[in-house]
Amino acid sequence: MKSMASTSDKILDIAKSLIVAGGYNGFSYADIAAAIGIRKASIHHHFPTKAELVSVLVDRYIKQAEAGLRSLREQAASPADQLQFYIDFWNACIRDASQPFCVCAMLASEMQMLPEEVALRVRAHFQGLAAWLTSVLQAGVEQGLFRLDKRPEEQAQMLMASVHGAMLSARAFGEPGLFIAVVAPEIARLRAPDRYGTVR
Amino acid sequence: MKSMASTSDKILDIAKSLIVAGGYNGFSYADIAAAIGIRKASIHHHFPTKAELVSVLVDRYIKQAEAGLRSLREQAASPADQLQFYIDFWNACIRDASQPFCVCAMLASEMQMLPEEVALRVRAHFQGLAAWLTSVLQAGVEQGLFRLDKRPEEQAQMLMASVHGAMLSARAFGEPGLFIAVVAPEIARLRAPDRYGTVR
DNA sequence: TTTACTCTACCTACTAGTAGGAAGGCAAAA
DNA sequence: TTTTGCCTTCCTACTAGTAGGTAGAGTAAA
Repeated sequence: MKSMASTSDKILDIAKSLIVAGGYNGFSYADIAAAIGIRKASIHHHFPTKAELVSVLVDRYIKQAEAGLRSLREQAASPADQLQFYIDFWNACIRDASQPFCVCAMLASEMQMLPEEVALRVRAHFQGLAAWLTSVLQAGVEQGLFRLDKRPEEQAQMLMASVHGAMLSARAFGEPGLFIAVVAPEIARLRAPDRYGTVR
Repeated sequence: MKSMASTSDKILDIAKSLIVAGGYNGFSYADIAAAIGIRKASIHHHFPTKAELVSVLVDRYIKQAEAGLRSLREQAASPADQLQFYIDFWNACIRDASQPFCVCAMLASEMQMLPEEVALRVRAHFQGLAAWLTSVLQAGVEQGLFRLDKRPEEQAQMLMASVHGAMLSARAFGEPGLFIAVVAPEIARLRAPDRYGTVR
């Protein structure tokens, strides 16, 4: 009982890794077909058009991300730990090359020429991620864990930019370690010193 | 006496804007030909292959960037002003949509599937930019203008990631103002308070 | 007369997408 | 129980159009 994954899931999995590698125009139905050993036409049966395939793909990605972030929050970890788990997750993805870039970040760079239905979903993911980061920062401030220079929404945007920029640098330099080297100090800076002046 | 630009310059100009919009796989010789009113084959006369075209394009981009950054330094502006001019430049490019993204940042996201000759040049630009930022930060520290949490090289990497991430966010949200909203506080944070505790 | 440039015309390989059929599972009707 | 028909899935074979790239001829200036 090995691969229980349905064909359409396999298609989405391969498409995801191809998009992460080369973006929307960086893959074709033929690539996917070859990778999972079926014919092009079979893919069109599951996903009539490329725009629809990628739309479903992004929808799934958003759902997975939302579920992951929600479970992070529900595990009652402190806001500081939530942030740490978040960047540890990406650090692991980049280090083992399992997913060395965010699908939506990749697609966002091509925003201008994306089918509208895809562009809308990519933007939605950015909004969702910004909202999650904002709420985590806000909670951290209320618990006295963080001290922010700016309002939580702005600080969240700054943090998100750091994360995406760090992914890009890691890729551009071919140094996976750059991701954490850039992001970790950015997060450390948010931590408020406690009353004894020590660092948690 | 209007367009003195040579055909090959026109080709590179159009190709640049097409790459900024959609990346390496987001444009074709046909697109360029249509845009400047010549035939595809004429482009092949100037640039035999696509990889060569983009290589020359990136070489030119790097030269322009180097010249710009060098002149910034030679205008004897303070390190703080140099940084400010740098982000003001990008802010203007993004706001007037004349160049809403860095060519090399765009290509870096597709690093994994770029022709090697192009990938090498993109990486070189990242190294050059990191080196320039490092030297500016270093000079700022020596002049007592900046106070850094980390070593200049690391701080430069963090700053570069912020800039690229901010470009991506501005594009993803369709809000050009996001760029400066993210980058400005990041730079303000570097400034050291002077002996009177005021902000320069 | 060479050189630089652009053209028409063409090539092969690949693009997303379509048409129509074969194979098998499933369920209701005979 | 068998038959009928539907549904899903995948297939072969195809379309029109686009990709990067080539061959060779025309043209104009040095």
